[in-house]
Amino acid sequence: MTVSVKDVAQLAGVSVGTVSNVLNRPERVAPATLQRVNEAITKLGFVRNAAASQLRAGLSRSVGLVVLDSANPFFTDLARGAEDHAASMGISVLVGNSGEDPAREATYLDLFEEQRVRGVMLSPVGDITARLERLRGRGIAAVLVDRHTRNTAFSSVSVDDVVGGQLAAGHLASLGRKDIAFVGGPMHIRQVADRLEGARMALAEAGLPEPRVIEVPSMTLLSGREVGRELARAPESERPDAIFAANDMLGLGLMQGLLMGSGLRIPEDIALIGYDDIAFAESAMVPMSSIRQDAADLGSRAMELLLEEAASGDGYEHRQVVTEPTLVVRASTRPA
Amino acid sequence: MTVSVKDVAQLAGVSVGTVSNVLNRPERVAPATLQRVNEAITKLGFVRNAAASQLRAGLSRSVGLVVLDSANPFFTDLARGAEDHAASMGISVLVGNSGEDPAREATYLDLFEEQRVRGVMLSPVGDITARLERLRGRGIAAVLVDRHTRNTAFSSVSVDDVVGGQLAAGHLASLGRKDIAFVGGPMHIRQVADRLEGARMALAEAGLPEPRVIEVPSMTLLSGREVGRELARAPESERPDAIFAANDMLGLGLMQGLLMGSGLRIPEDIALIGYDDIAFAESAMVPMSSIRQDAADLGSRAMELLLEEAASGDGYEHRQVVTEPTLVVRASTRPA
DNA sequence: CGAACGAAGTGAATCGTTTCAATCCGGGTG
DNA sequence: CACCCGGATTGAAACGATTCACTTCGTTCG
Repeated sequence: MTVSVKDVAQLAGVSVGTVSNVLNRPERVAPATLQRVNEAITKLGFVRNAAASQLRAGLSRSVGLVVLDSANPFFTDLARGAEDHAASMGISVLVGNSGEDPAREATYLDLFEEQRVRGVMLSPVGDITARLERLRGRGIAAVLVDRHTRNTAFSSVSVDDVVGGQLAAGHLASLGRKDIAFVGGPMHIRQVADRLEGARMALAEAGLPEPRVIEVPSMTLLSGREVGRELARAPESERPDAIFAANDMLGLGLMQGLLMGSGLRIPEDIALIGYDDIAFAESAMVPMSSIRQDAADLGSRAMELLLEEAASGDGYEHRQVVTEPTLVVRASTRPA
Repeated sequence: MTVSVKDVAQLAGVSVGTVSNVLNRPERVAPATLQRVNEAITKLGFVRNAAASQLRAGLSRSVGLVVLDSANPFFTDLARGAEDHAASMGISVLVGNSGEDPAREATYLDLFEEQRVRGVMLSPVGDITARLERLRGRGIAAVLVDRHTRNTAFSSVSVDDVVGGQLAAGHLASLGRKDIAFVGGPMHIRQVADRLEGARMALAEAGLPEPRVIEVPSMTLLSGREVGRELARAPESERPDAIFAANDMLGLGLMQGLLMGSGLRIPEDIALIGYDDIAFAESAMVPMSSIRQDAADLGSRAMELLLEEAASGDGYEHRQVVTEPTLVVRASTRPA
């Protein structure tokens, strides 16, 4: 029923060892033989059995990836970057979605362990240091994503949110705006706090006063719209002349609230910049400036670290890569 | 280095066959033995080697899924539905993203074939009937997604766009609107044509005239905004009193164009309904009604068909499942 | 001319699990 | 007391590719 190397060998009149060589190290096979074997392969429709191959080889040609939320474009881009890099090395990626649920995360790690993947890449939900140590004991490398770890026991990649905050606030300052508001929250989220800290640093450097901070319970369109409406109603003297929204959803909501039914103009009356650079930022009523985190690049670099660690032996020196986000200027902060 | 069933057997003082039974049919093992083996397993940290297991079993415990665009929420939801259903059967899903590229699609199918997956589920890019026939010859089932096939050689699941069009237009008619416009395009896209056809049917049934059709080159925010602006500028007598947008992006653009700088109100002056029910529809300036395709359900049912076909033998009778979308009413079509 | 060499190819052993025919054993039956 | 039954367990074969020590054979070189 199924076609194996043995059948191919028989038809081509060579040994199974030679067929294996054709499959894995064709350069060591004489051209004539190579052709004969390849013909037999296509004629029989032979397809290598990955299970048998992996069993003997001891390791698979795949790595695992667990993301927090597969509906979030950030993670789909990240996965794409990781897959592309892996594919270029002939490695395939098994993607699992934890949905922020530690149980599902654990299930996927179990699966990956059974598969004897080369390594796992994940944005952890709970504290899984112990679990990862165990994997490492099995020779499975692990790289953390998007969570800054002071823990140097693991390699990690993340984006520097302080720099992102500096870029955003610095840009507003460079437009000559003096009264800058930061909208975001809740403050205990590290990313939000870091972005605010970056903003503070940039303003201090520009000799401007502290930003006013408008804290919101969640960073959604709705929260933003509410804050936007309030600001639009406030007398001009009390309105900031620029706003830094801690993410794009919030920023888009702010834009709606500011523009709806008021005569305000963006950026003439108020400049506005968001964070994340989601697809909708570009197609907003006024195309919105933002801070872009190159998720695909992040994924690609994480995969690079992972494969590097997997390829090297025990004494691998773990690395923490922190990438810098970039400023994307659009109409919402472009001087007329 | 690695722990195998043999080690477990030794520590527990049983044979390897018994360990295998503990792993796969625990009910056939005496309770005392069961416990002893399980203790040995945890003590040694044994994890089954999937490659060896699959090799012997002949088939893997996974299925493949190739989606057209992993950035599209429709497909991430679809994948989630498929994964959930598969997980409940102890099957894992390998997800590949073709990005509408036939070459990448082929690469993933190769990979799945090597993995000896139980089946593949895919929204095909090119014509891959031949390829799928070959897979079937290998005992790998295939189910098509989201492309209506008259081809009864394969099972498929899809959403009935004609019904969706009827729902949308029928809803507008039920509000008492008389002059209804359909905005969408290009018309050669089957989904668009079907939605329009459904709309025509619903209006005819309600005794209303044909919808006016405004064709757009692409269904983007921008196209919508442009059309919306034109409509807002037109004299009231020439404006439709309701619009059916062939997808939500277009609908959101229309909303922006209609509201910006005009005194128009939605739904009082113009009712508006979209299609797809993307997340942004709910948080638009005026929450927008839409037609929801339950992608997760679609994925789940496709997986059901797939596993069913994979489990049954050759003479499987293929089924074409067409699901019906549902109407989601929000403020943009809600009578004040 | 014979030894040494290297390229090409061979084939048995191996990876870890599952399967299945065979064995074991305690207890019920005639 | 011999026999049988069936649940529990055993252990060797099998899955298919890869590896590696070994053979073959045509060349080259002293």
